[in-house]
Amino acid sequence: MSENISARDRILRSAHNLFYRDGIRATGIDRIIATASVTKATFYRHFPSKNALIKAYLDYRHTLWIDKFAEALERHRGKAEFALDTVSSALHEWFDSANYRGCAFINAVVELDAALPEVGAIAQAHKTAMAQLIGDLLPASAEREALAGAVALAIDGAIIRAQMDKSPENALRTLAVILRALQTQ
Amino acid sequence: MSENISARDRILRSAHNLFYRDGIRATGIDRIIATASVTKATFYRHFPSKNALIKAYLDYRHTLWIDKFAEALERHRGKAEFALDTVSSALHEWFDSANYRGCAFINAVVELDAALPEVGAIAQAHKTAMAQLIGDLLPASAEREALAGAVALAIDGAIIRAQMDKSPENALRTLAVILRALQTQ
DNA sequence: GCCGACATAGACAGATCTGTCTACAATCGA
DNA sequence: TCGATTGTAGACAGATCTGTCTATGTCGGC
Repeated sequence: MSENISARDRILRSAHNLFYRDGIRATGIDRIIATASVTKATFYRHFPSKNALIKAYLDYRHTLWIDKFAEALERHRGKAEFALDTVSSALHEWFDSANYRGCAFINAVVELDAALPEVGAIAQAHKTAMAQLIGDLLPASAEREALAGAVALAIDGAIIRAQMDKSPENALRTLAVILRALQTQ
Repeated sequence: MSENISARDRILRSAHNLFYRDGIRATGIDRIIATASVTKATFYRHFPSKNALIKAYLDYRHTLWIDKFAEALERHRGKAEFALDTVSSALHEWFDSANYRGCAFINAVVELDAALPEVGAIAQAHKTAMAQLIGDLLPASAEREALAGAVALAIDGAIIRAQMDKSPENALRTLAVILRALQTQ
């Protein structure tokens, strides 16, 4: 079934799995090409360097994640008392997923920041897109943007907490406290 | 003046500076010993492995950070309308410091998680100590612990935001929104 | 039928990493 | 004074990393 996927896509998917699971610096090109069943020459035909692959990985991850998050928000929309409970439900699915290892963009900034500065801008764009999706849940008002930003910041805190705890309960419960306060103040 | 500092301390301080600034994986033993003006044999006399040095670095960083944060909280205490504004003031100092690169413990978890599992427990202990300091600012009540936990989670979000933005303003302004909401709900 | 694009297979260079080892010097408490 | 500790200086092993290279095979479109 996965036979007629192009070499480039196999490389990108392997890189995604390994970079996200084990970290970018911890993952060598050799492991990626072995996982993708591709040789080194083929790899370097499609990507001029590991850094180029890292950027392609982040682009790929961005659309993947935003699409999934938007879909989950849509699915839970309007079911709860508070609009922001939708956010908790969507995050719950993610935090509970088998290979959860935090936010790929936060992780990339932490790992590469100094060595590959472009990562910072990519991560900021990702977080802006996330905040945009949250803003869409909220009623139009003068404070909508500020509120969406606050929710986004709290989400980042919850992402980190779930990553450190290796269990999402505490992160989600604590996030809920913040979301309630933001919405009922 | 820094002449009669023991070799072990020079190693630890160099490791602290380099690990925090450039990242743990990005920093080799060779660079550390060069910075510490120490030879490899001396290094391995004091630390059996790089992993041992990493743990010593985190211990060192923990006391350093907690002491500084507690001192800053104490210094700003009672000056503001809301107790939690003290937190913002203390964080402001940190975020503004020249070499700010986020939280060493979050960064260590992101970088090493899979490779060095002990780091997770060390980071959790650090965050527990931080939440404890915040709880001390709050009036005793049934919700004190939950509130302190929520503040701590929001702080982690602000830490990440300040790290990604390379400027603390947005992170602090957004954190303030959350803290006000938590305190006036 | 042939050319160019894409693939395999794997050796190789050159850098860098952790950790070990030998040989020698300085210091200091018993 | 002697012996343990701590230090310097640097070669070395062995692994791993990114990236290049040669030589060969396959296959679709012109």
